[in-house]
Amino acid sequence: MPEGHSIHRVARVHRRWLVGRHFTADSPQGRPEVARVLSGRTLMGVDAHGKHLFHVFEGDVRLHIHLGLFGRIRHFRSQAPVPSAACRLRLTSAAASLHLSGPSACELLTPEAEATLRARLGEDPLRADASPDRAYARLTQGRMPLAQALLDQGRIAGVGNIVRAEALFLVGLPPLLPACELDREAFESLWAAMRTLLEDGARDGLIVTPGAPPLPSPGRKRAERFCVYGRTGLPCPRCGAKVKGRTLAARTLYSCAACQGVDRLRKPRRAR
DNA sequence: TGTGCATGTTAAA
DNA sequence: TTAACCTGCACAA
Repeated sequence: MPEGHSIHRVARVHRRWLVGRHFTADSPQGRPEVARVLSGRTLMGVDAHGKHLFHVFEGDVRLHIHLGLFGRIRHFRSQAPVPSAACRLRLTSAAASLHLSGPSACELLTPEAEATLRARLGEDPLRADASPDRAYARLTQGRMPLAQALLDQGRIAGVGNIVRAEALFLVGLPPLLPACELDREAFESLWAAMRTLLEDGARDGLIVTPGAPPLPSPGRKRAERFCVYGRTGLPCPRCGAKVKGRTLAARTLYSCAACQGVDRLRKPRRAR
């Protein structure tokens, strides 16, 4: 679920189906105090910023959710199933309900705490108020590899491992380029690629990269929706060279060395 | 049935 | 830089 497109999709669905409803809340696993406060309140609005979700209930009670790596959030318009044992928060109304499990954050925030949190987040390509100027300024600070800077949520918010790999591939940028060496023109292409991937993903519910290899079989596995992500050792759909997967700052980075230029900052120590 | 891995973040060393 | 945490899935056996 958890790159920015999924979060914005959830926000849109909740705006349409859950806002304006009066909920009772419970927490089969773990957050009785959150449920107690939310119970009996009407949902007034939902906002998404990067990978963070903010639900505003009457009385300016604000719920912050971050799905982390494993979180799931589901909604039901008719009868909901029995919540799983791991269900952290359940919101129930007459006509719709929500089940949340496995989130890394499910907490109530004061408006001040929410503002502090949001101030730490960078520009979100899916938000109408996103400023490419600010995004460029933040992204290109320092000599950190571009691929690593893209995952820094304080620079650009909502981009995850899939979008960074696919966007860098689509634009043909070397992932290890020092961030400060990214010129404005290349940034514009990269920003547009990320925004398109995220917007299409939010609309369709999943990311499918344009140019991804056609499905060999009807079952669509993840690696078949992408050009390089999760495709270590498979042929690059553009040039046929083998896609490379390696670890950068504890995350797997996928790229095609032939299509994405020379990796200029390769560390001398581990040659693989 | 069991194992490893994953779209993420944080705290500790 | 590393481990830890949370859950579900693909794949091996």
